[in-house]
Amino acid sequence: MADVITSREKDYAQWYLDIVQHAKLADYSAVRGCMVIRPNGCALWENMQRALDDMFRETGHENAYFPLFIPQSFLAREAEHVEGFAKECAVVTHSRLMENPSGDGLLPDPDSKLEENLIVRPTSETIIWDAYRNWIQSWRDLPILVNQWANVVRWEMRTRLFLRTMEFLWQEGHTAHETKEEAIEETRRMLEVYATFAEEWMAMPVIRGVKTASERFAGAVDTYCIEAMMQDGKALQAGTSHFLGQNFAKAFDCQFQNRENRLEYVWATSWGVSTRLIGALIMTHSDDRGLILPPRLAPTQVVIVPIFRKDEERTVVLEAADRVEEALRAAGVRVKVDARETHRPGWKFNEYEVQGVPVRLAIGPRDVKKGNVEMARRDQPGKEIVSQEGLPDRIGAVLEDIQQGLFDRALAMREASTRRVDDYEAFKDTLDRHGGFVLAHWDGTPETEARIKQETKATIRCIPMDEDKETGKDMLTGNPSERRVLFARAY
RNA sequence: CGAGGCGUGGCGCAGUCCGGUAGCGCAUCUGCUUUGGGAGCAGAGGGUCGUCGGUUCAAAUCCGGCCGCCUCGACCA
Repeated sequence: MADVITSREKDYAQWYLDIVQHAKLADYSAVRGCMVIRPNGCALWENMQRALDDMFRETGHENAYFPLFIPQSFLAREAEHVEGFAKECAVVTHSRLMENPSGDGLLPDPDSKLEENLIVRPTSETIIWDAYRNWIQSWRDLPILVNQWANVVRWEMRTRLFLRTMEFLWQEGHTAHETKEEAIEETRRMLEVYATFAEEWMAMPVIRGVKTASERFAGAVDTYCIEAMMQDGKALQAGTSHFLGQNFAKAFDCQFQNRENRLEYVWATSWGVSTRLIGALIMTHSDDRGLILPPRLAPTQVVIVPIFRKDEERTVVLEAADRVEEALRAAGVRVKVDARETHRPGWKFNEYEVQGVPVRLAIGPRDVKKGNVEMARRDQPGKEIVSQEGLPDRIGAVLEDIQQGLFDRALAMREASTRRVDDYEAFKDTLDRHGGFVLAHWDGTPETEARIKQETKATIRCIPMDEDKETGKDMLTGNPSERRVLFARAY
């Protein structure tokens, strides 16, 4: 037994980090807070990207690309936006290095000081709206439905692999609309795209909701979000979609002539998900043995491990393995044969379990003789002997079953950890004893929200959209409330 | 930024209290035997102990400065 993954029970945070490293998803780098995304992690992200990108196209969006650098002055244009992001910007001040006259190393050349500092984008609203001003004259130029895949930098004080890194990969959609209603509709549409992706691809159930004012994106009128529950009962914001009103259009003087022949500011949305989703995926499904990936996103869905000793066995076993691989590939399964002779079967079994491959097939001389394979599912203990006959159909069904099973398990876990509480003492007790989600009444004021946060570390994750209205009394102040909101301690 | 911890072959660690010139496990390399759950045996290579300075005949070990990283917290996706 070589590397051991810390159990969730013993230390959940360490377990998470162990999974990331043992599954070879990412590594620390020479730069504090920045990670190396390794091939396994990259392949996973690429599968997420592909699925999302297809969904964006289906909803009428196009990809574009805007600069990494933003003139410092741009950030200052939208007051709330500055306040939200100014504290975490990487600033470029010089364009050249020179040898340090005092001897060792390099220094920024003072002569190369920039006229205006550039910041590395923490998000791209400003640079994009500066461009949109030139694209939009008339209502006929609208809507603009653009997405970009990019990296962004936020100088975080504290980082965690995938969940919060100083540089991260994401997509950011930026749309421009003629009317408020259309922009709100777009905001909600994209939230639904995210929710669909989370649930159908990641097998991760989410709560759709609206953020309170204090949790809103800097510069937004409304922030919609999807919130997921991790296995430790903490909430993770998995995606956000913002209705920006006319805030950025006003800041960047982006007006159009409307159908009534009057000048009007453009209505905007922006929405994004990031590599944080990989962290969400890990903390939703994986177990103490390693990563568990939902089949729809797994870079490798089925791995075939051939088993043999003698040369003549190798020939027939590899031949059978290749044949099975071929049949599965023809059926659209992402499959590979691991025929390396540098590692033994037992080693490979463990390796693929740690890396979360959904299905493992083993083929040895016994199986060849009987026309069988040995099948093991990552989501369940044990293994099963199945016939090579009709295997592609069987595997297809198993992959779907795993996908559904992971979702069902996560949903059941979330429901078991979601409680309705009406009394503040019970609220605190519930959080301390169980964690999880708590649906409770809130009087709608930032003061109450802040006090609860300070006293319990729980925040209002969102005002759920699916939750029925139900009048009640704020558990802290006793003031009237129209509906329950979702509280949790969060990542 | 606050608290805690850590820096010793590629990785994980012991050695530090009681200074005497570096050790263990995994990994790597070679050979033989193995291969249906992380192989066994034999042999081999690889580090001057984060960094700078001090004390000493002698420093991984004692003293001081600096740097870096991790975890937890405040802030955030």
